[in-house]
Amino acid sequence: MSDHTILLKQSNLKATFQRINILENVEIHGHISIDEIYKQIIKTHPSLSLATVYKNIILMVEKGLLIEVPIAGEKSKYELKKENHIHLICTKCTKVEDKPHTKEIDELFKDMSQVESFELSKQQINLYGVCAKCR
Amino acid sequence: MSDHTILLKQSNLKATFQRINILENVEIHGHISIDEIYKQIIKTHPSLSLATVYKNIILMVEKGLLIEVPIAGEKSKYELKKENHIHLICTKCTKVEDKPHTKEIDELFKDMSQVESFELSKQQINLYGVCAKCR
DNA sequence: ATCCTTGCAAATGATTTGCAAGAGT
DNA sequence: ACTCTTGCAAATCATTTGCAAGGAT
Repeated sequence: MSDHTILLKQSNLKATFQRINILENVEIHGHISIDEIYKQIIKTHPSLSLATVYKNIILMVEKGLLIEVPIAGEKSKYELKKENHIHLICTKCTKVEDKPHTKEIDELFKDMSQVESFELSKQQINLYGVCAKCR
Repeated sequence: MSDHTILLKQSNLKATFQRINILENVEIHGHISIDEIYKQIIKTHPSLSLATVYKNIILMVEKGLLIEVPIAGEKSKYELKKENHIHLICTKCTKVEDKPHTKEIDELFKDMSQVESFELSKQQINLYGVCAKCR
């Protein structure tokens, strides 16, 4: 039983090939938009419906399997839930790269939230610029 | 001549009342979505068209007067261009509050970009949670 | 066998466009 | 006067919904 199948079962979602394919694509690409996922999957499963992708992304975000990464000037991308990290977003090729989130940054944000009596639940750090390849 | 009029002229945009109203609303609210801007302005200028708001937001973002703040699970909001800062986003009431961006954070991100040969142009830090009022 | 999930097509909602009339400089 | 901007309506694009048929457990 694959990792993705287990993830789905743990969230009370049946392990359909549509769902497994969505998770696989997110894993492979790291960060991917809904219509990119659709375009990828129909290569091998042409009967897939775009509506199915939408419905499942919404479900998986609700269940916490996926995280929405909203990006200025683009459509949101989705990633697997994972440790806090920083997004380097290239404004030329639109690729997103992850960088580890240092302990200091984590502490800073937690302290800042504490001071504001803000009940912190999620951190999203986006750095926009031009990546090494595109320069 | 108002601040907003000057800002517009500096960007080679004619100072129409529609544009001045958009900038005023963004300033007053701090962070506001396109349809909220529209709803605000038609209270006093019912003839305003939503398409005009869209066209102008796009123009003002291109000119750098406004910054798009994309938010997970919501429509983007817009803010006036200003110093780097952190967004505390309340997932209950959807209000966005600004916190100053410390020198350390700035340095950390600049250093990280340097290491990656990433040409950093914009930083966006969103902390999601529940604000003091909503708790 | 049961209940959940899918694909389709239609409905809704958001954003963009073209163009004649109107406003800013 | 000249050019840019507006409002409108239509067009396009994105997302959601309802429902009968199919698939997972």
